[in-house]
Amino acid sequence: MGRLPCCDKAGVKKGPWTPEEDIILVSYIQEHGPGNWRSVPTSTGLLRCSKSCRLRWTNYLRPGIKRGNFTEHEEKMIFHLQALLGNRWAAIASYLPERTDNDIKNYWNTHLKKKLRQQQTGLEGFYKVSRIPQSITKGQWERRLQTDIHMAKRALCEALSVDTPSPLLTQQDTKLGTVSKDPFHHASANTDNHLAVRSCETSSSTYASSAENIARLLKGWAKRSPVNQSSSSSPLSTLSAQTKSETRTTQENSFDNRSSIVAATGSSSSDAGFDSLFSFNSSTAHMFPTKSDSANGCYRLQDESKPSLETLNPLGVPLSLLEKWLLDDNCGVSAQAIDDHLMRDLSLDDDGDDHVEAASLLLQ
DNA sequence: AACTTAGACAACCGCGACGAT
DNA sequence: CATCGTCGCGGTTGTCTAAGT
Repeated sequence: MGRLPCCDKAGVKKGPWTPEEDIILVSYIQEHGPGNWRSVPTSTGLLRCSKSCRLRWTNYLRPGIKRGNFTEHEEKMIFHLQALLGNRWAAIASYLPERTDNDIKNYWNTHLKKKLRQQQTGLEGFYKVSRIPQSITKGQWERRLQTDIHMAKRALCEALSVDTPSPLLTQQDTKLGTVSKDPFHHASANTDNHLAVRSCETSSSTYASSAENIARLLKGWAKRSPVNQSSSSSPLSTLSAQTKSETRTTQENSFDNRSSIVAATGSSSSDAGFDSLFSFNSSTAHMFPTKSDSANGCYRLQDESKPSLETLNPLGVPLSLLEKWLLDDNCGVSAQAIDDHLMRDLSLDDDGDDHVEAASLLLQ
């Protein structure tokens, strides 16, 4: 007997999300926090399954998401982390807090994989030598792995040094450095508020619905927004307000694009409710109730989908340490400690040789 | 101008992990 | 310990847009 679908197939909407749906979802999550996705469709009236809601939030609407072209720094991080971790996109994304695993996965599949393949075609001779034979014993494999890790690490340091740019990154840097042909990406490169931009820029597309609809929804939302009341009933809103002055700079970068949607919809930018709707930022975004805390109204500074940067990542190495290791030209950062973590992690990985193989690519 | 193709990205699907009971 | 429900992840597909013919 198969598992029951997460939602009824009939009556569930699929395909691109509309701005109205986005707004409904965002306002609901602002009020209740992310989680308990099962109840989201029923509570909001959205004709979407819970998975779709969660995906939309984590990949698109969640505050702090950086969109637009990947920087060279990010590209290098992805290259090297993929070499070390394999296709564990969520793990890789934990090192790039502003990018979603979906984004990274897509970027890898459309850009970086191509680059890697180009490099591989020129490295067949190298592979004939470096490929680990099937008959190799486990002890030999582990020693080989350890050696490869050391070599890869050295290669990473060399590749990441400012003076010696990674050969993997040089060939198409020009292309990647150019602005996307998609006009959406021009605008979204400096904004976290995809919704607002998209609403404005795709006015002629089927994605964006009428400005009147959005304005109506926004006004309706603003009226029932708890922020409009003298004291907010939403702990999140309270926290958001408390941190507002401290995080104004970030907010300006992240959510002042709401003016775009306001301009498009004709809604007043002074709406407190509207302001609250977009009062998320990279700092307040972390303030959501956990499953256990929400009942008590307690919120902690921990993003629901992104672990704290200083908590242990999938390699078991603090991000700051690993990033320093990855990016420090001097390669002098606790190499042995990281080695231990890496060995522990990679030795448990079935396809570790593939990762090391990819990492070995960096040697050239 | 119409059609085709390729690239980019959003969204879906299936499966496994994990916690609750 | 077994079962069930929910969530998260990774692979894949679908859709949209721009470029090319």
